Order: sequence, then structure tokens, then C-alpha cells
Amino acid sequence: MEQDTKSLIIDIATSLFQLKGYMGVGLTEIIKTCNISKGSFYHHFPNGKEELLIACLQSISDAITGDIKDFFERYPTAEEATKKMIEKLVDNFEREGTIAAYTFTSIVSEMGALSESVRNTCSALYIRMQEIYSAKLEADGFSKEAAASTALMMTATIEGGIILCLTQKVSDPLKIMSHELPKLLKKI
Amino acid sequence: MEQDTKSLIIDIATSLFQLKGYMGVGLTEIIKTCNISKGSFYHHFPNGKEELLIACLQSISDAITGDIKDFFERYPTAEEATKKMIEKLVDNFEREGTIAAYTFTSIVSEMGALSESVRNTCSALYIRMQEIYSAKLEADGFSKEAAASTALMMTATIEGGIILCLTQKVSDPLKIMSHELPKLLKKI
DNA sequence: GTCTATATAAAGATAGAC
DNA sequence: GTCTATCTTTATATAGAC
Repeated sequence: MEQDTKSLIIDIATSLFQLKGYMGVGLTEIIKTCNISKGSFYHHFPNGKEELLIACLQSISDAITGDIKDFFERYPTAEEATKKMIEKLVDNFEREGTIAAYTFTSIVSEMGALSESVRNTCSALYIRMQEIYSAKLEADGFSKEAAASTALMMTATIEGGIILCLTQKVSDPLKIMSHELPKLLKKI
Repeated sequence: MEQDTKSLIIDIATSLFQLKGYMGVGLTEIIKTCNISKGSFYHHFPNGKEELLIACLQSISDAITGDIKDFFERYPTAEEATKKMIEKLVDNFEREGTIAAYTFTSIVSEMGALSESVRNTCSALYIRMQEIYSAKLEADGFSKEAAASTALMMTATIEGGIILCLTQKVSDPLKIMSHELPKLLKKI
């Protein structure tokens, strides 16, 4: 089955941004990898590279929240779901040397100060993630407020853990998170 | 007292990188803000922009670890020191809209995949921070292993909290960290 | 140690034929 | 919807006078 040009561009660009960051990848490299011309590219993205970036961020965002939802539906408690989810991140990192969620962290760090729409897109993803965590924690018996605070802690800790793994090129940080985080997820 | 050109460049560049990221700031902008010429710049940094970046990272690294050490010497327990430290981050963010430690996160996200020496410099800072936390936790009575794990959690959580604050342009995430983190720092 | 002037490459974007 | 050719601006970096 043939993929249409627009989604081809999004897929290729997403993985290139993941590898080298937004500014680290030129349009020329993107269209070369896609085997298309500049004319074709600007037909699909009249507002250029930043429009493409937003499309990529939305595509990754859907993939990530889809993944998270799967885990939080499959396992009975937030604690178990979180453990399994982090195990998958570790697995991914050890096999491919990268983590999809990291692209977000990376790009909001790089572009958040320069582009409001990029910052908003990234902000929306963090909120979507927290909402999934929070709902499960409430189902586990947490109060609304406690669930929200804890969901925020989870998001921050996992994001931070991913950064440490990528920076130090080892998977230990996330592994340690996976047995430290549950301490916060037990209802007291 | 006159500042020598080299440290002037480092100071100016540091704050520009902080505002717009490494790739977001051109050499031309740096030298213009410094009121110097390209010739002068390359005299001090023969290997160009990346050499300057490393110098900036080292300078921020010293400032950050100095700050952290102050807190962890002044307050009797890791729990108190951490609380005060995060309060200062919040304060800084609310007054200036930025956080020094964020520059690191931002730059390692942007450049870590492209430059080994940048990645190594950032990795070294994270380790220095963890060592300070870890030493204090051991003094509080934690075992060597528990102290190391907890120090890692602190680092990740604070980094993640900073990212969330910057991405969402609100200080709530760090505020919540400051009363959630202590749960991890109490000896059981 | 600082300057001006220049080199060279690459970036993002556009025009207009097909 | 895709192409080639071109435009404009910007990037980092260098040469050589003072």
C-alpha cells in the first residue's frame, strides 16, 4: 500500500527531528530523504518547516498518548501500569538508543522559547498524559487533588529520567525510577 | 572594574543561549551584543561557536553547583535544603521567566545528539549535582545505595519540574514538587 | 588584541513550467 | 501534484592590515 506524500514527509521528518533536533535538520535533508522536490514539499506545507514540525508533534503526541492509554487500561493499578510503561521505555532505549517521548522534551527545549505554537502543542501533550495518570489514580482511590499532584510528579520524574538516560547514555536512571516511583503511587 | 573580553563574551553568550537556545543564536548576534568584531571573537575562541558553548556550559555548571552546595551546607537535612532550593527556583522563574539549570536541559536536548563533548559536559553536571544530594542523604542516615537512588530521583524530578514550568509558563509544577519530593527524602 | 572585508556554504522560501 | 531553477538571507569562518 502506497503512502501519500504528506504523511511520508511527516514520518521521515519525525524520525530525523528525533535524531538531530529541529534546527539540526535542514529542509534539504528532509526532501532528499523523502526523494521529493522543494516544490512538492511547499505544496503540502505552505507555511514551511514550522508547519511541518507542528504536524510531527501532533503525530507523536497521538502515538504517545495511545501507548499510555493502552498500559493504563490493561493493568489494574496506576502503580503496575507505570512500572510496565517504564520497562517499555527502557527496552526501547536499549534497543534503539532513543525514546519517542524524548523528541518532545527535546523540541520544546529547543523551540519553546522561540515559537508559541510549538510551546502550546508540547504543553498540550504533557496535560494529556497527566490526565490519563490522574484518572487512574482517582480510580485507585486518591482524592482529586492528590491524584493531580501525583500525576504531575509522575510526568516530571519520567521526563527527567528520560533526559538523564539520553544524556548519560545508560538506562540505569529509568530503571531506578521504575522502582522508586511506586513509593509515590501507594495510597496512604 | 573592566571585564576582559573573553569573559564578557561568555557572559553575554550564556544569557543569549538561555533565551533562545544554541542554534537560535547566531555568532553575529553574539558579537553585536558584545560590541566586538568577528576577528576579536575568533582570537579568543579559535574553534568557534562550539568552543564558546562548552565554556558557557562550564561557567553555568560552576554557578549551579555552587548554589546547590550553599543550600546543602546551610540547612541541616536534605529535605529542608531541597525545599529551600526549589523555592528559590520558583522565585527565580517568577521574577525572570527563566531558570539557569534549564539552559543545561535545553542545550543537552538540542546538542547532545550532535556533539559528544557537549553531551559529556552536561552529563558531568548532572553527576556533580547528584553527588551533593547523595552525600547529604548519607549524612541523614541513608545507606549508600538508597542515597544514590534517591539523589537520582531528585535530579530527575527537579529537571522534569523545570521543563513543565517552562513549557506551561506557570510555576505550579515546581511548587507541587517542593511538597511532594520530601516524601522520598524521609528515612523510613 | 582588535579591526574590516571577504569567502563559502547552507539555510528557508518562491516562481513558473509541466 | 511535482518538477527545476532561482532568490535572499543568514550562517560560520578566514585573511590580513593595524
